[in-house]
Amino acid sequence: MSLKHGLLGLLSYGSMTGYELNKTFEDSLDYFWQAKSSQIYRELDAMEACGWLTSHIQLQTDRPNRRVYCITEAGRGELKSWLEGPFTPGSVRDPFMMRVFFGGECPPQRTRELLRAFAQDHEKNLGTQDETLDMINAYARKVEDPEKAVYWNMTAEFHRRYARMCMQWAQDMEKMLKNEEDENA
Amino acid sequence: MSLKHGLLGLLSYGSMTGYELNKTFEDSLDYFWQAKSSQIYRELDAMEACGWLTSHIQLQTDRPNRRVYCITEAGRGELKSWLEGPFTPGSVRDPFMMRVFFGGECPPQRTRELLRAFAQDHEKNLGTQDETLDMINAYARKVEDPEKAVYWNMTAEFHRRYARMCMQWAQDMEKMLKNEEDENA
DNA sequence: TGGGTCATGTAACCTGTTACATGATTAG
DNA sequence: CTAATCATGTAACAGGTTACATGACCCA
Repeated sequence: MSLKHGLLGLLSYGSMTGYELNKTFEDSLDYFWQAKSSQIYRELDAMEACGWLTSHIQLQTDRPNRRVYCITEAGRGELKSWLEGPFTPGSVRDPFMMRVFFGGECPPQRTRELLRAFAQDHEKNLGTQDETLDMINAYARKVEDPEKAVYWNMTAEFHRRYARMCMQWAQDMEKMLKNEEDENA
Repeated sequence: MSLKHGLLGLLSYGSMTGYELNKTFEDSLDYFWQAKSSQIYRELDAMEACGWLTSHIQLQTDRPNRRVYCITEAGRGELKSWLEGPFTPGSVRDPFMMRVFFGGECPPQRTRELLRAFAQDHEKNLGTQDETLDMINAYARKVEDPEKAVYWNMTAEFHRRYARMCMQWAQDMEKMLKNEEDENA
């Protein structure tokens, strides 16, 4: 149910359209939860049926009409009870690791290439760190309570450390594979 | 399609029943890909229909009959082309991070509790590291090519570093929140 | 005698992905 | 002129979760 709660969380900052929710999601939650707009619209429907949201159409002449979603008291209650619920452990789910696991089934060079691509991908992620911080500051100016940014920064810091760890691991594993190959040669 | 390829990979080590695949999965791939037995059986059906596997029933008297799955040449081909395909970046997907992100919506103490639970969970994961290595060695003795264990250890090393990083991050974030609270008091 | 392991699944449901459809405005 | 942005979705499919059903054997 995390997508629903993510949307509730964003709507707790202010009313938005599905389109805006999608964009805000991409700018923030996307780092640890991905959602397509098609699914967002479907979930919004379901949430409105639950009574967590209400929506009204805003007529526009120059642009398409907007359907603006607004969180209800029931929605805020649901968000709160989800936030205050017990900790449940998460897990990594990454097909890349599966490919490494079965590395013995293809030439070692191929795995080394894969590791390099993985390291580069995370290096790129590290490179966008400044933009992320700018984004957080920009959003912090928009909401009434700038203290929220503390928590946003915590997740950004996690993302940074994750990328660092991945890079380091991939580099170390590549070196190790290279040494193995050289010894066998 | 990762589950299918994970099963193909395990079957490339030797023929197995759905039950055995499920257990082997739990012992190995589960660290970065989770699967329920009900889904495994469904995927096996689909894979047999594709021609990647064949199966035959082994009659038993004292225990339930076993349906043993065996990878075909087409299955090996599919595994190989998946392994040699282009790198595709993965992503983190963890509802816990979403709860941290929305930490501003509940008392800071609650987030600190959550962080502590997260740290403890990963500390526990680190504690099972020795068992994991024993498991890898046990499996390495079973398969014909002990070189495969190199790759299994690489994924285990990733898991170890991930757990370390998570623990450290959670501890640092908790301290930071505590300092903030003390300053405001 | 009660719980764990062996062994196979089905059915219903929920969640996520891909592809498609429409159409105006605006900035480069 | 063309690509991006604004704005809303539907339909079909793929993948994952939860609950249920059955039944024997073995160990404490």
